[in-house]
Amino acid sequence: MPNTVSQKTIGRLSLYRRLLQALANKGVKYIYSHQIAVIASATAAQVRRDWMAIGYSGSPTKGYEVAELIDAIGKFLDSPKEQKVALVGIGNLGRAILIFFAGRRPKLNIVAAFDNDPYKVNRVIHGCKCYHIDQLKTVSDETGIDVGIVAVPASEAQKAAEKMVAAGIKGILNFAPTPLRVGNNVYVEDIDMTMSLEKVAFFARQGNFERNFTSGEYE
Amino acid sequence: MPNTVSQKTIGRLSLYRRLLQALANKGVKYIYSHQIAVIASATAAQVRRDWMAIGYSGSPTKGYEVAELIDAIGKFLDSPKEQKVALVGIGNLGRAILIFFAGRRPKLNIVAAFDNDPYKVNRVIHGCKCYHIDQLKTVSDETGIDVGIVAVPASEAQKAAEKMVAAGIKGILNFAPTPLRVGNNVYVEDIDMTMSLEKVAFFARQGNFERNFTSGEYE
DNA sequence: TATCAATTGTGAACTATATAACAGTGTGAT
DNA sequence: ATCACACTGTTATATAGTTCACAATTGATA
Ligand SMILES: NC(=O)c1ccc[n+]([C@@H]2O[C@H](COP(=O)([O-])OP(=O)(O)OC[C@H]3O[C@@H](n4cnc5c(N)ncnc54)[C@H](O)[C@@H]3O)[C@@H](O)[C@H]2O)c1
Ligand SMILES: NC(=O)c1ccc[n+]([C@@H]2O[C@H](COP(=O)([O-])OP(=O)(O)OC[C@H]3O[C@@H](n4cnc5c(N)ncnc54)[C@H](O)[C@@H]3O)[C@@H](O)[C@H]2O)c1
Repeated sequence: MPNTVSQKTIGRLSLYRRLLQALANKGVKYIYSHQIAVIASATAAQVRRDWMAIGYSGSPTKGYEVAELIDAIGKFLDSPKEQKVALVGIGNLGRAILIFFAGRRPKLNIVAAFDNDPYKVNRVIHGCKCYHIDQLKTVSDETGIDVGIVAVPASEAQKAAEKMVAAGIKGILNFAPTPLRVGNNVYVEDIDMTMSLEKVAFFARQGNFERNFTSGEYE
Repeated sequence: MPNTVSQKTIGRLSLYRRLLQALANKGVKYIYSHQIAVIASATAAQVRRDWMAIGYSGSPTKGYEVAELIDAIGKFLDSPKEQKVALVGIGNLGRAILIFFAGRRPKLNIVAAFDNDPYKVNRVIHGCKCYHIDQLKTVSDETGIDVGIVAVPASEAQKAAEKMVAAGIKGILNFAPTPLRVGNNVYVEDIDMTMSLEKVAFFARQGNFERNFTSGEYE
C-alpha cells in the first residue's frame, strides 16, 4: 500500500495549505495547531496528526513555521512535474470551472477542453483550446494529461469516463450525478450537488447539533 | 439526538432515490440489494443497512419494491411542505447552479437569488427573481426560505453566511473555498472543488488501489 | 406438502477516523 | 540554573462507519 496517509487527511492538507497561504500573505510567520484548528474547523489534535503524517514538526514554543509548512505540504501533495488536466464538457458548469481554475495552482492546470458540440470545438475559451472529444487520446498522448474532469450530462458521463481511461487518465473529478464505473486503478471523486443540497435541506429541518462544532478547545 | 441516521446514510439515500427513479422509468418493479449496490458503487450490506435505517423492508424472494422504496425515501428525506432555497452570488457558478436546479426537485426549489451587483439586481435570471443582498431577510421572512447556497467570492463568503443566519436560514451549501463560521444550529456543507481536484491529482499519481472498488460481491 | 435456493435483516467483527491524554521539549522569567 | 509554562509528538482510547456471516424468510419446484 503506497499511501499510508488517509484520503481525509489529503483533503485537509489541501485546505490547510490554502488557509496557511492566506495567513502568510498577511505576514503571519508562526502558528499553533489550535489556531489553525479554529480557522479550519478542526481540532488541534487532528491538525497535529495530519502534519505528523507528512513528517513536518513544529517547535513546542514557537509553533509551526508557516512558510516552511506550506512548502512541506506542497512537497507532499504536489506533483514534482506539472500535472495536466482535461476538462470534458464545456457547458454552463464546464465554463465556470474553466474560468475558476485558470492559473490557480502553478502545478495543476487545465490544459485542454473537450466537447462534442461543433460550435465549441476548435475555439479557444478563456485561454483554453477546445478539442473534439474524439481527440482526447491524441491530445492526451501528446501533452501527458493524467487528470480529467467530467462535466457532461449524466447520460454521457460513463462514455466520457471510458474515453478518459482509454486515454490513460488516472484520476477523475466527476460532476455528473451518476456513479462512474471504471477500473480500480483509476481514482474517482464525485461532486454530487443534488445530493449535497438534499443533505443540507434535510439537516436544515432537523434541530441539528453536532458536526462542525465550534470546539471548546481544551486539549 | 433527533437524527439517529448518519450523514453518510442521508447522502446515499439521496443517491439511491435518483438511481431507483431511473430504474422505475425503465419499468423495473423489483430490485435486490446487490443489484443497486453495483449501480451505486456500494456493497449489498451497506444498501440493506441504509434501508433498514429508514425502516423499509424487502422480501427475501422478490427483493425491494422500487416504487414503494422511492416513496419511503421521499417520506424520510423530503420536507412535507415545499422547502425554499436562496442562492447568493449570481456569478459564473451561481448561474450554472440556477439553471441546473430549476424544477429538478418538486419539493426543493431556488425561489430567489441575491447579489450586490446593480446590473444583476431586479432582473429575472432563468426564471428566478434577483434581489439585492440586503433584501435577504425581508424576502426570506416573506417566503419562508430555510436553505441557502453561497456562491460569492471567498472574501465575501463569511459575510454572506452571517446574513443568511440572520435571515433565519438553517442550512447552507457553501461553494466558497473558505470554511464558514456559523452557530452550530446551522448545518453547513462545503463543496470545495479546489480541494477535490487536488485530491484527485494526488491519487492519480499514487498507484492507487482500494476505495470505490468494483467489488467481488459474494456476501 | 416438503425441499430448495436466493435473499433479507441484523448482531458481531472489523476497519477507519477522531479525540484524549500525557510525557517530552524549548523558552522566558526568577 | 532552575522552574513554570504552553506547546508539540505520539501513544492510547473512543467513536463512527463498513463489512461479514448467518439464522430467518419466502416463494418456487417437485
Ligand atoms: N450546472 C450545474 O450547476 C450543475 C450542477 C450539478 C451537476 N451538474 C452536472 O454537471 C454536468 C454538466 O452540467 P452543465 O450544466 O454544464 O450541462 P450543459 O448541458 O450546460 O453542458 C454539457 C456540455 O457537455 C457537452 N457534451 C454532451 N455530450 C457530450 C459528449 N458525449 N462528449 C463531450 N461533450 C459532450 C455538451 O455539448 C455541453 O457543452 C451534468 O452532468 C450536470 O448534471 C451541473
Ligand atoms: N466558478 C467555479 O467553477 C468555481 C469553482 C470552485 C469554487 N468556486 C467558488 O464559488 C464562488 C463563486 O464563484 P464564481 O466563479 O461564480 O465567481 P464570480 O466572481 O463569477 O461570481 C461571484 C458573484 O458574487 C457576487 N457578489 C460579490 N460580493 C457579493 C456580496 N457581498 N453579496 C452578494 N453578492 C456578491 C458578484 O457580484 C458575482 O455576481 C467563489 O467563492 C469561488 O471561489 C467557483
